[in-house]
Amino acid sequence: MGVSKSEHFSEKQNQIASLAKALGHPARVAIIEYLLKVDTCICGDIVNELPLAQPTVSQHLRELKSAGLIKGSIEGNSICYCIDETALEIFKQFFAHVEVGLDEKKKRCC
Amino acid sequence: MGVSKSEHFSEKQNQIASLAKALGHPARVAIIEYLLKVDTCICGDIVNELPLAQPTVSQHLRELKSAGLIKGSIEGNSICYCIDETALEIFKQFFAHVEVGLDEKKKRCC
DNA sequence: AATCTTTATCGTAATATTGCAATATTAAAA
DNA sequence: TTTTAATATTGCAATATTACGATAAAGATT
Repeated sequence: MGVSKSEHFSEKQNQIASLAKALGHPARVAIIEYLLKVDTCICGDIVNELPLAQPTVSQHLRELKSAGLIKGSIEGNSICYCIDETALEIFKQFFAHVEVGLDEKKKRCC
Repeated sequence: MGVSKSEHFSEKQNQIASLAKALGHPARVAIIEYLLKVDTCICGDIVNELPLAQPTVSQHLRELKSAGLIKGSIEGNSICYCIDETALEIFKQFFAHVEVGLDEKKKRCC
């Protein structure tokens, strides 16, 4: 059906999935990496950095923003995009939790 | 067009995106978490754990496998699925790299 | 005010994803 | 060998995603 049955899963699972999905496109990974690279948060030239048309980039930015991975504030004429660390914290916690699970598992089987 | 222009991005970016995309569905997050929870790797009852029909689960398992997040080996009649740690390692490295970038950035601006 | 710059939105085409019923496959069990 | 159990594949409908041209919106510049 193309519609995921999110109501059947836990809030945490939906949260992780939503964050991962937002990161699940090379352009959006590139945006995150660019935001890390640039010196300041006033980053008005993301479009020029990517091999995609401006509306497409705008769409990717919106997705990253609505997932909570970045935040943008209006800075006069242009927009200041920044990485939102809370989302990264959630990701980090998930992987830490996975790590613990794996370690415990190693004691028992494979 | 619905087709992502992966050829315009770096191999690393595509790799991260592909892994993230595979994790970008609550059912697949649930599968990973279940694989962590169960005692052994002989896990023939993933279907019963999820609120989805068997073909759908099979499809999600295939996606996780083709992305490299899990691996499955035939164990007689059923299949032994396990988390593939190499993929998690790649993820971990990416987030470590993001972390470093954020720290360096904090010294300069926001 | 007219224009430029930057970003967002709309509309639309191409393609991908999600989900499941039906069916196939394959190995174990009877 | 027939049956059962576990998993995969096929086919298809509904929906989502990706991409971009055209256009809008809003602040800056002239």
